[in-house]
Formats: sequence, C-alpha cells, structure tokens
Amino acid sequence: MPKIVNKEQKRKDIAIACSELIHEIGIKKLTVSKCAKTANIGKGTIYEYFESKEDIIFEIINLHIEQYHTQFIQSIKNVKSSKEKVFHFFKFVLDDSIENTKLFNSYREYLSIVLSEDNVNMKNFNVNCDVFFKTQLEKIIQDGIDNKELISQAIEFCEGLLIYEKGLALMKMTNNDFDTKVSSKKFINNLFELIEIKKEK
Amino acid sequence: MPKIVNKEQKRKDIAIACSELIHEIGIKKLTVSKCAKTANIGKGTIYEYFESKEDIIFEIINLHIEQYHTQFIQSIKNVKSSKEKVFHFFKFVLDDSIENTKLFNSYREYLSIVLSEDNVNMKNFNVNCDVFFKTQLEKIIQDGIDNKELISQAIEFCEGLLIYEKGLALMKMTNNDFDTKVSSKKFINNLFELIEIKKEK
Amino acid sequence: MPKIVNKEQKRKDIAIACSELIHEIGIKKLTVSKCAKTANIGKGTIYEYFESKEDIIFEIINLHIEQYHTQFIQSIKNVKSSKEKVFHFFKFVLDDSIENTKLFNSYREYLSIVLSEDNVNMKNFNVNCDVFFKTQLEKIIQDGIDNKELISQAIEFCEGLLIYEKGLALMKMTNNDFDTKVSSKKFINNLFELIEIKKEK
Amino acid sequence: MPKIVNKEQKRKDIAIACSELIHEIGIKKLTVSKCAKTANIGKGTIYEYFESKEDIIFEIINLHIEQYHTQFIQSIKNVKSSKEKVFHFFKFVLDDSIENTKLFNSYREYLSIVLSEDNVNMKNFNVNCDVFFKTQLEKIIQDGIDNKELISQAIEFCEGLLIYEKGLALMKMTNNDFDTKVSSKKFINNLFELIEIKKEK
DNA sequence: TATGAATGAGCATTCATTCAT
DNA sequence: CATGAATGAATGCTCATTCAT
Repeated sequence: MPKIVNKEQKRKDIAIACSELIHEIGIKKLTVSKCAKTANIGKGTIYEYFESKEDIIFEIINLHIEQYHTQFIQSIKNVKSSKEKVFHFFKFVLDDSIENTKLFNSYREYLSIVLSEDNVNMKNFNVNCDVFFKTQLEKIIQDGIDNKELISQAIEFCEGLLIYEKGLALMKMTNNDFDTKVSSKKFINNLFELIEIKKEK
Repeated sequence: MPKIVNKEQKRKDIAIACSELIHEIGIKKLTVSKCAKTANIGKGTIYEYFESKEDIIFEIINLHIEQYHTQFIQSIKNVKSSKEKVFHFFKFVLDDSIENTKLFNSYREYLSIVLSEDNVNMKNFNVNCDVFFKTQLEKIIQDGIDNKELISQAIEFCEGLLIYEKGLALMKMTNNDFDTKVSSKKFINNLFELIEIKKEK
Repeated sequence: MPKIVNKEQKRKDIAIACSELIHEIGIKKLTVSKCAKTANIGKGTIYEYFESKEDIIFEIINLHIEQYHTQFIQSIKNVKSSKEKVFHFFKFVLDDSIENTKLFNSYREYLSIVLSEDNVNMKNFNVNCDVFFKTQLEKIIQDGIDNKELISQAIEFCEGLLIYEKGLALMKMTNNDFDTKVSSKKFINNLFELIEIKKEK
Repeated sequence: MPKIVNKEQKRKDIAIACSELIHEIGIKKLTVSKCAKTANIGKGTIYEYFESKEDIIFEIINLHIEQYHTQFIQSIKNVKSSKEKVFHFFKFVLDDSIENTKLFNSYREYLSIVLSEDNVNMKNFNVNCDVFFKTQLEKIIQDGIDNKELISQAIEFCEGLLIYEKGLALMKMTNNDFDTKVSSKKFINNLFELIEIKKEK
C-alpha cells in the first residue's frame, strides 16, 4: 500500500517548517533551495505541494495571519470597553515588541509583492482578511452600542476604522518621521469623543 | 571650452523623456537601456545624471507627484464647500480616468519598491509628500471652520483623513472586491455628519 | 531518485575541459560563458561546482600545476648529478618549448591576478606549491650531500635557490633584454663552484 | 604670445600631483577622472600629456622609483661593510615601515599590470631599473673585493643577488606564511660565508 | 590650449523551475 | 513519491577615450 499523503497537511507542515525562516532572512532573500533545506526535503518535492515560490510565501503568510486571528480573538475576550477593544484591534501597528515587529516586517514584504504583481490567490486572501477584521470590528462596535457605550451611528465607522488602520500601517512602513502611537491615539480619542454616549455624573 | 550643462535641468529633461515610458511598461520592466534609448542618449550618459536605476525611477515619480501637487492646488481653487474640497483631496483614489489610473498604477509600483527596500531618498520624499497633503488638508478644514461650516474639533481629523486616504489607496490596490467610491463616500458623509455645523432651516 | 554526481570529480572534469581554453585565449579574456560552452554545459551549471569565475581559473591552474608536479618528479628520477637535477628544477623558466611556454604564460597571467587581489585560496595554494618545491629541492641537495657531491652547508641554499628561481621567472616575464638561460647557468655554476666537493684527479 | 608649456615638465607635475593618490586608493581604483580632479585640470587635458591611463600610472611609478634610486644612493654612502650595503640593497623588501609598505604595494599593483599586458614602455623601464640596481650592486661588490673583504669570484654573484631580490619580493607578495627577513638573512649570511675573505685573528 | 559632456561595449551572477531517474 | 542536477534568461554599471566648443 502506498503511503497516502495528505497534500493539504503537508503544505501546512512545510509552511510551518519555514515559518521562522521568513522572519530570519526576509521574503526577498527566501529561495526555494533554502525552503527545501529547512523543511528537510528535496527541492523538487516542494513543487509537489506548491505551484510556485509565491505559493510558498503565500502559505507561510497565511499561517502567520491565521495565528494572528486566533490570538486577536483571544486577546479581546476579557477587554471590557469598546475603545480598549479598538486599541487591541490596532495592536498590529502599535505593538513594537520583537515578535510583532517580525510579523509586521513580513507583512510589509508580502505587501510589496502583492503590489507588484497580480496574484489572484493573494488578492482573495486579502479579501478574506478584510472580511474577518471587519466582522470583528462590527462585533466590537455593535456590543458597544448594545451596552449604551456608543451612539448608534458608530456602526457606520467600522469600515472607516479598518481602512484607517491600513493607512496607519502604510504610514509606519513608509515614513520614518511618523509617530504611529501618537497619531492613532489622537484619532481614536477624537472619534470616540463624537461617537461615545457621555455618561451623566 | 566645452558647453556647460545644467545638471539639475538635464536630470529633469531625461525624467520627462522617460515619463511616459514608466506608464507604458511599468516600473518593474524599466531598464536603464530603455531609458537611455527613450531619452536619445547613451547608457553611460544616464549615469552622469543619475546615481542608479532607482534614482531614475525616483526622479520620474517625483515629477509625477510634483505635477499632481500643482494640479491639486489648481483644482480646489474654485471649490466652495469643505466637503467637496475633501472629495477633491480623495480624487487620486477615486478618479478612474485613464490618466489618473496610469498615475495610480505607477504609484502602486513605486510603493512596492519603497516597501521592499530601505531607500532614504524615497522615505524622505514620502515625508515631504505627507507634509504637503497634510498642510493642504489643514487649510481646507481651517477654512471650513472659519466659514462656520465645520465645528472647531474638525481640525483634529486632518491627519486621520490623510491616513484614511492612504488606507483607501491600499485597499483599492489589494482588494478587488472593494468599492472605493461607496466606502469613501459613506465614511466622509458620516464623518461630516458629526463635524459639520447643521444649518438652520 | 536522481543520479548523484561526484561534485569534486565534476569540478575536475569541467576544469579539464577548459584547460586548453585558458591557453588559447588567456585568463583575462576567459568568460564564464565561454567556459560553459567549452564544457558543453549551461552557464548556471558552472555555478553548481564553482563559487566564482576566479574559482574556475583557480581550479584550472591547480590542474596545470598538479600535472607539472607529477612530471617534475618523473623527470628527475633518472638524473644522476645534483647540478643536473637543479637544472631540471629550473626547467619551468628555461624550457622554451611551445608546451612549456603556454604553461609559463598562463602562470604569468595567474600571477597578475594574485598580485592584484587578495584571494585567500590562491595564497594558500601558493604556499603549498612553495612547500612542494622546497621539499623537492631539499631532497635533491640532501642526496648530493649524502653522495659526497656537495658540502654539508649546501642544504642551507635550498630556500635561496627556490627564491632565485622565482626571481628568474619574474625577470623573464618583465625584462625582454634578459637572457634567462645565460644568467641562470652562470649563477648555478658559480654557486656549485662553491658548494661542490672538488673531485681529486 | 601663447603660453609655452614644457610638455615633459607638465607630465611630471601631473604625476607629482597624483603621486599620493596612487598610494591612497591603489592603482586598480585609480581613474582618469580622479587624476584630473587631483591635478586640478580637466579630464581632456590629461590626454594632452598622456597617451593613456597606463601612461599616467607609468609616469607616477617612474617618479616613485626615481625617488627611490636617489634615496638608495644616499643611504649607502656612509655604510662601511659590503654585507651591510647588500642589506641596504634589500631594504625595499625588508623595510616594513608605512612609507615603504605603500611603495611596495604600489609596486605590486604595477607588477600586476606589467604581467597582464605587453607594454613596451613598461618593459623598457624595467630594463633600466634592473641596469641601475645591477650597476649599484656591482659597485658594492667590487668595492668589497678591492677592500679585500670579498673574494674575486664574488663579482659573479651580482646578477644572482639582483634576481634573488626579485624572487624575495615575489615571495613576500604571494605567500603570507613566508618570513622575508629570516629567509633573506640566512641566504645572505650563508653566501657571504662563502665569498667573504676570513679575517685572521 | 583646455575642457568636460557623451559614449557603449562588455560580463558575472542568481534562482525558479523542470524532468530524468 | 521523491529528488537534486541542469538550466539560461535577464540586466545594472564602469570608465577610458573622444571631440565639439
């Protein structure tokens, strides 16, 4: 009986094996050879499970984002106020820990590829990501409205916040003078000033 | 004595000559040879005026943006309402004319390079662009406040709008499902709902 | 499973294939493309076995010298007198046959590279060559001493002779007026005059 | 009246101006542009006085060697013993002062060029250098013979010593393991052991 | 005489992908 | 299933030299 290999699982396995690699050397310097060596398989074998080098990168980034999604859901579980939850939502751009910086840089390089080519897989994947985060944001805001924290129009700003977060990431990536933390705090505070229901004393 | 050329001017001249080229074949496929041929000069001559291939690209993009800045200032001159001016500000992402699409695509490719490398010139240039547009936006909003169109807190949203516009561009570049026009209209309308001074009937 | 090649052997094979090439066109005009064509392999394949163009040159010269070493040991086998053996030792600079001239010229070009760069491989290789020839020379002289042909102090001149031979090569390479044969004969005769044990009549 | 320029003198002047340049950046990295700038003249003007880039290098090296010749004659003026004078003759290879190291390295690069091309000027120049040093060496040795320091056959070793010195230089340039000082001392001492007239006690 | 703008040939190297075994 | 040997297209940059002014 021949060994039955679960292709989808092996894709994941290879991606997991190369997960760190992409942080260490960056996407640009990632070669198929290095991937094969890191995953302890032959170069040719890579092509049994991936269509192209980009496909590998895609799978690895996919993995990272999936992990990030899980973490995100976990992280806002015990957060009470809507504003705080929104700040958690911005963690990806605001957190300067080594761990998150690696993630952020990988995403920057990934973005560079997405912008220079026209990869359908990648674009679809982006759509999914956007949907995930928009859904999360809507849940956060709707909870806030239900709790009488936020005015009902607040729900209209979900997409705007999502887009603002993207712009924030882009700013951080392209403008060294830009103070991401100060700017985002100011924006969110000002926005909440307008959409929060003032508590009576 | 040989003729003395104005180096800075010739840089511009070469950039102008190659200006269309970058739209036609894209930044990625731009080669120094093609630039030289298009500008009707020798390949070596290019290097008398540019330090590297990137330097050429940089100068051309510079040229495009400069033109865009001039056009922008011109275009809002006769616009009356603040909201309309802000929409003009978003023209770069909203206008789907052939002309603007070319510009937008070049910027996408340029962004791809900026994100994948660490070019100081390019980053400085980005800083300058951001400063320009932030200044313009502040002028627009401040005028609106002065004209009693907008509430005084509106000025706090300038940077936020700038960042939102960047996010909008990124969305348009990476997510085919995204309807830029609808989204931005909704966001701006909702925001103005909050920052506009309601006129009495 | 694909065939497994002996990397070290293939390196040699490629070097052998390009061995003549270096004589024909010289080191300076040697290009990787020409090497690949001559060896009937792809340009990329070259880089599977060599680190750089210099590495190829190095391997070819290595090959030549190795052959020369073997020939040298063979050639002095049946030579009786120490002086004659020393003249064999000088064969590389004295022999004007087409074959040896090719070798000498290749060495000249190789030397030119060694002198202009700081290649560790090449320097180590030079050390090994010097060790080989010094050892050979010591054997020759020691045999002469053991056979009562030479005075015991003769052994002290081994390194000197080695160095003299290098100087002789350099003279031949840089000074067209120089008569290598006459000069070396004179020097060796004069030296042997001093270190030979005079036979009683 | 037009300015009469002594071509030969201007050649020297330019060479003098670029004299240090060759030490600083090395022959390989010397460009005609840099020479022109250093000499405060136009690039085209260089070609009024020099036939080629090599011609410039040649003139500079010429200058260095001329200076060295003068120094050499000066330096042995007050040296008494023949052996000591011979050691002065070897100063070029033995002196590790910064000054002499610069000179030695420039000569190494110059040699690299001489070995890779077939420049008649350079070869002729080498002949002259060899003649100069051979003459000096003959004077030294002849003086030793006249002073009853050396045996009459010693004169026969002049050319040999010259060639040995060349070999010594080549060794130093190509073999990092080689101890120039130890080797040359041993050789000269051993040789003088044979050619010196032993003083009676 | 002096200049400096213009030139363009020439070449090493990388690496994703294929396919014979 | 697995492999790794073979491939070759594609391109930025230097710099000695010329020659119009």
